Amino acid sequence: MSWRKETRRAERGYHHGNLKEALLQAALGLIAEKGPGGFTFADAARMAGVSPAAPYRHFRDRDELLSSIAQRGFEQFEQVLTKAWDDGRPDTVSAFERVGKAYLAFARNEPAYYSAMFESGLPVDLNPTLMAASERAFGIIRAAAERLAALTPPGVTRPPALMMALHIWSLAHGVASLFGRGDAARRKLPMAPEELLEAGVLIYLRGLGFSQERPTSPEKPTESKPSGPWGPVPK
Amino acid sequence: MSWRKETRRAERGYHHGNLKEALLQAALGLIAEKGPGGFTFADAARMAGVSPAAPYRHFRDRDELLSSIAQRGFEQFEQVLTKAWDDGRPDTVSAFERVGKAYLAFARNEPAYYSAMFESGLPVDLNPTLMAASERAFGIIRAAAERLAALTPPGVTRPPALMMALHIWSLAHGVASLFGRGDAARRKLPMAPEELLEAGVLIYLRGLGFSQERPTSPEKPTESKPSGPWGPVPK
DNA sequence: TGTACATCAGTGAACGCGCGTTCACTGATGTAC
DNA sequence: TGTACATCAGTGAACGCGCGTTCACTGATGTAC
Repeated sequence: MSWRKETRRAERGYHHGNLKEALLQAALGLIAEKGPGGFTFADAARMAGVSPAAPYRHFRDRDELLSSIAQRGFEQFEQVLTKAWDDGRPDTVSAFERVGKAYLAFARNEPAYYSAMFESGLPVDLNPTLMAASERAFGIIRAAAERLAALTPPGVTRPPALMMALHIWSLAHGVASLFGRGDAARRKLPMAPEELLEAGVLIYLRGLGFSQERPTSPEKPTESKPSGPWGPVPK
Repeated sequence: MSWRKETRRAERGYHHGNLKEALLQAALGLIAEKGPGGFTFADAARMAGVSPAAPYRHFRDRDELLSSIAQRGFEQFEQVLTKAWDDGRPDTVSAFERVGKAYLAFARNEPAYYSAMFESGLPVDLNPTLMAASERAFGIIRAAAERLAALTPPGVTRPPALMMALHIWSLAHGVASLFGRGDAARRKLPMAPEELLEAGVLIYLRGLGFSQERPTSPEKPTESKPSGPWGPVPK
């Protein structure tokens, strides 16, 4: 609740000054509270301390506001993933895992963005701008998968990078949806979602023939850990 | 659209005879069309050809109807998974994969149940009956994972079955949510969701140390396929 | 078998509510001269 | 620098709508005797 609360007319004067932004923030808060279906245009106006007609100066309708949020969400998502990937430093495998963690962190820290992006029922494929932003975000995962695929040890068939990317995305989305957020509907878990995802990704990569160790010097091969990628698990 | 359409008063007489069931079916249809948020009590009554007050004879309120649907969904889900698992016949690995396919098939064929169960925002953990049904369904996946874990080849650390079950569930849920249904928001995919999931599960199991072949006679070890678990992938 | 009565499962009218949206308006701000 | 005017970003009242829910009611069904 750090964003600007209802601002009173008296404190503010006739013009709001930054209403568009205030509406986006208000909607974000409402979506985080009640889900993408439970947010109303009128409510957003109310939270921004403005008459119910005012939002129409900035958004054609409720859907346009929702799309704006999803758009911005994809952009931030892309940034977060790009930063986590850090162009594969210090080594491809550990950078790849960092991307997975960043994925979950985003879903957890920005539930409103996340649900506007993936659970609002917005027809992403009918909105070219939104589609492009979504593709750019997925592009990071895909690029990471390409780099990983290129590292396939000799003698092992190289997996299609797109498939790898889709697997990782699906696993991350599944973990995030089922366990990753504070919502009422989420299930309890005997381990942190991050651990669950990390272990899953490690097992998956091993299944593709990648060694499990992250070399301190780039890509130096090492022995595989005898204990496996999962740590101690509370029963 | 095979379920009973609006039944007119004249054809039906004063008593409906099967209103509770008709309301559930109507709600199911509405949820499939517009998502769990977009279904209204009034609409369901209308589709059943009944006055808006009639549903109150059968459900305390809208939420109770929604819970009933989720409840029934979990029960059917459990049945479907149980049947697919078939107690691990003819061999554990292929039965396990069949469970994955059944998961996706359910999400695809029963989108209304699926979204009532996982995307409606119902507080599953606050409703003991619902929670129990949900646990029973997950129990099938978990039991299958137990059996699989028990098969770990000698020399390989045995993975925690619960973790395996959660991984598989997450992957299946992720694939189903992102690509598995006909909704507007779903993304296009260069391969069938079933193939995507199957390949993912196979890679995952290989990562745990399981051989990839399904023996025709139970559990007979074979050579691992040189081409890997993924087939030809359209680029 | 017939009748009286209780119970059940619907009706339909009404309510209060909040929503999305439109409208003529008005106060504040920016700009040309 | 001052003034006239255009434009912008709000107001607030009003609308029609569909929703959830309640209410006294009534037709149909089941049951005791």
